[in-house]
Amino acid sequence: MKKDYIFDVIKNSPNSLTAEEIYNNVSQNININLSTVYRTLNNLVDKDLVTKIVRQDKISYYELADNEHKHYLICDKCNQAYPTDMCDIEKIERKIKRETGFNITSHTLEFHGICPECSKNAK
Amino acid sequence: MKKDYIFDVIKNSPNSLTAEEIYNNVSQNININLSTVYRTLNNLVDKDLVTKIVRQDKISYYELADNEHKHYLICDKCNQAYPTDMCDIEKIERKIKRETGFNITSHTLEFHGICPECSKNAK
DNA sequence: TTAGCTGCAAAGAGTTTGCTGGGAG
DNA sequence: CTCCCAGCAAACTCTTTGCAGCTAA
Repeated sequence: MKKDYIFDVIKNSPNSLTAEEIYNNVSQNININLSTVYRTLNNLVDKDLVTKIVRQDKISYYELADNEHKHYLICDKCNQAYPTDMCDIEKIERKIKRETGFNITSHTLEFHGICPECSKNAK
Repeated sequence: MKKDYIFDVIKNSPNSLTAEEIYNNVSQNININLSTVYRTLNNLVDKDLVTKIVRQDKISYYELADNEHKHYLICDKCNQAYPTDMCDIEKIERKIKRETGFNITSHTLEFHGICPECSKNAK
């Protein structure tokens, strides 16, 4: 089943990937159509096996839905995304829940800036 | 100039608005084209008068670029966005800067869940 | 056989762009 | 007279959908 190929690519990637990146990657091994990739991806997201995140560039990024909560530092120059696990937002979530009654189920956090590499090159 | 109408709508809105909402709003007073709205919006963003945020629904939301840093609680049922100012992320930013050298210039944070209203109705 | 996968092409949504005419200074 | 602004239609990108054929249990 082609789903396995797609899931494998996601599983083996340290970063979140776009549908196109996944498509390119899977295409190296088998014939596949972009629609199939999207359809499968939505399927995996529905089953909570994969998480989809829409970034400021309006593109969907997919990553393994493990419980390790990650966020990304995105360089506005080279567009590389560096994962970080420094996320104390659970605290903020609890506070919001307590003070507003809003029942939070998820959050997305995205940092933008310039990575060390790029700021070095700029000099 | 039509730019003023658009800027006024944004200025007078407590929430962030989509291009379409702005278009509808401005249309009540003058004739205007959607492209003009988009063009003007991009213009205002370039001049740092307006901030553009892409949410998980892949739609761009525009708001006044004041320094009051706001984030939104977005209800997955009614899709209403409630602003919150409980954002201690500056702390996290400093920590990241210190530990990784990544020079953060901005961030976006989006909470998803069910608002009190909707959880009440669900019962 | 039945149900679920696929490919292909077309549609869709939000946004941008090229070209042109029009208005302000 | 210039130049920027605005309207219109077409283009663009990413993603979804309808349909038909295929595959596997």
